[in-house]
Amino acid sequence: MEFKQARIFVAVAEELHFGRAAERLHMAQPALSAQIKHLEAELGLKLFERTTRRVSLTRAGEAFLPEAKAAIAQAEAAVAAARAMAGEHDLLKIGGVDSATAGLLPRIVRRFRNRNSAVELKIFELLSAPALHDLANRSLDIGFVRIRPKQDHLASAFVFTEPVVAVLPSDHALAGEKAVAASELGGEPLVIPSRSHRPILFDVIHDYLRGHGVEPNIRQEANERHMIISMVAAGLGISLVPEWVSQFKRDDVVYLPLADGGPSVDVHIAWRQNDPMDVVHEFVRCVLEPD
Amino acid sequence: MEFKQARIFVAVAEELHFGRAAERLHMAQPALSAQIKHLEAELGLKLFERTTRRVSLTRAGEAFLPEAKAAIAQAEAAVAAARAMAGEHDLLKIGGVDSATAGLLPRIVRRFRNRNSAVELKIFELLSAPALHDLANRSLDIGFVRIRPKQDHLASAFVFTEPVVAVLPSDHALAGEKAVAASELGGEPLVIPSRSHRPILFDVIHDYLRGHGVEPNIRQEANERHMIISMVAAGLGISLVPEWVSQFKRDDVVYLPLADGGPSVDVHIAWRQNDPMDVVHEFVRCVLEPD
DNA sequence: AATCAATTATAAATATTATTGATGGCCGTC
DNA sequence: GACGGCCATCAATAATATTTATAATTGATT
Repeated sequence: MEFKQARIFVAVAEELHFGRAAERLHMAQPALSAQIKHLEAELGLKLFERTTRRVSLTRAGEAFLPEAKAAIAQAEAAVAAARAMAGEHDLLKIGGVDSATAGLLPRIVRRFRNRNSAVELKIFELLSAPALHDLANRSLDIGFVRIRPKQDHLASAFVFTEPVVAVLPSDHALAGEKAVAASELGGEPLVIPSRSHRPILFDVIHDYLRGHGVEPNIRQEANERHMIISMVAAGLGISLVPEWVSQFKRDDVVYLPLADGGPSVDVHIAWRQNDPMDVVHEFVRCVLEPD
Repeated sequence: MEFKQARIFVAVAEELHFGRAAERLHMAQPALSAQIKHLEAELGLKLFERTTRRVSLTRAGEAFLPEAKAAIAQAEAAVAAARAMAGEHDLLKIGGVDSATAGLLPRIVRRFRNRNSAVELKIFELLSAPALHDLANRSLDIGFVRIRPKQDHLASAFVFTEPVVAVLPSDHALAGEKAVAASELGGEPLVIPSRSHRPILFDVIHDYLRGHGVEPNIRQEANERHMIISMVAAGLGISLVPEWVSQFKRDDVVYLPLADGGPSVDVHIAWRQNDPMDVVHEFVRCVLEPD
């Protein structure tokens, strides 16, 4: 018997339903059926009496259930014992762009902690490229990035997209509007990060403005979010930022949506495809599951 | 953690030697190394301190060892509980040609029982073709056959070969010789099984005689071994039989080796390639191991 | 030091096993 | 007796494990 089969058996025994057990284990139902079948074949007996309408434990299955649970518990105790002796505990290193770390993560972290309290999380704020580099290095276990990794040992999945919004000084002529259009920004001096620092955002802003016939007029490059906002507040110019930045409310700036189908930037989660740490995959599921 | 990995870990921990542990588990050493590596990666710690000269447990490994053993024991207890409740016990159905069942098996069975006392063995005497058929049917778990199966879900391995010897009435002119040659058998009346009953032996005898320029002179067909021997004893003719038959000593017949490179017949063991019953594979190993 | 024998690690190829998505067919209910 | 839910089966694919051959390392020995 393999540990995996024991877990599958227990799930089915508790749900008395192959489909729900499969869902609980995040696997497809035929895979689960096959494993139960293998287990029964190895034991040389039936564990479940099943029709398409009813699943019930056989007497052998009933005898097996508590023992199988004990085996699982003992296996987990073994893992815990080794970790305790090594003074190790699960540590998940998470990093990525500010949209994710500042905007999304607090909610996700709360959800994850509820299910998995023994795991320590460390969060780093990183740009996409270094985040992917650190993932490959194993300096990071989970990365939130704007660009999907091309390395084939890194897996990734789309998480969310968010619109880009304009930031203006409160005393700007357009500050009272509900929204602004690219055409209205013509000639406005811009305060944005350098291309080398935020290639995706930089390109997205350029493409958007040029696509609407406006030549970007970059007054000032600034890489730090707060520096950009401060500069806008000081009247050096306006900026275009991902929507989450508008969490930072200040009296002296306003955030306005872009009226004419402004651009969006995406966030993807990336991790090492076959990371042996189970918590990595659990965290990924936690992020991807619908709300 | 998988139980397979736990078993591998325990073997290495007890042997403190990857190569010997691999041998004990009947697997290749790199496979074992890889599994230990995976386990360590999943735990996020080293279980063994190892150089090419010395293997020792880390402190984590020491803590892990008794717990891992307990997990394995608990898993086995679970299996036992299910089997006990189902009133099932391992039953190995073994069948095959008489050379194997009468000649080889007694020794093998003794060896197997020593290691695996809880398994009941049932032994059937069958010809090769029905044995293979029953294997496919699951009416049989292990088959000893003269012809290797072609079905690709049946695995097989060579077990032994034995020479064919001549059986003559004690009062035959050649009965005093140390050995007989094909040429001396020219014209002798033969008592042998029909081709349909023992195709391999039949063909081997024909090929041997014709290969030495002797045309077989079949006096009588008889399928049962004892019938053949009795007929030879009664002076109806001579016969050619696999050597093991000479176990049946009688005053009125003599067994003589064939002088001129007489033919041999082989025995192979066959089983279902991926039989889920562990004891099947253990039995096979028991048969194939040297000695 | 340099060599040697023993032993684990690595690599590439292969074999095995698990998983998935699509679908069939059974069972109980309406 | 048709219907809907649900497990089994199938074929294709993906993932994983295993093997053989070989490299690289270690510690003892010359």
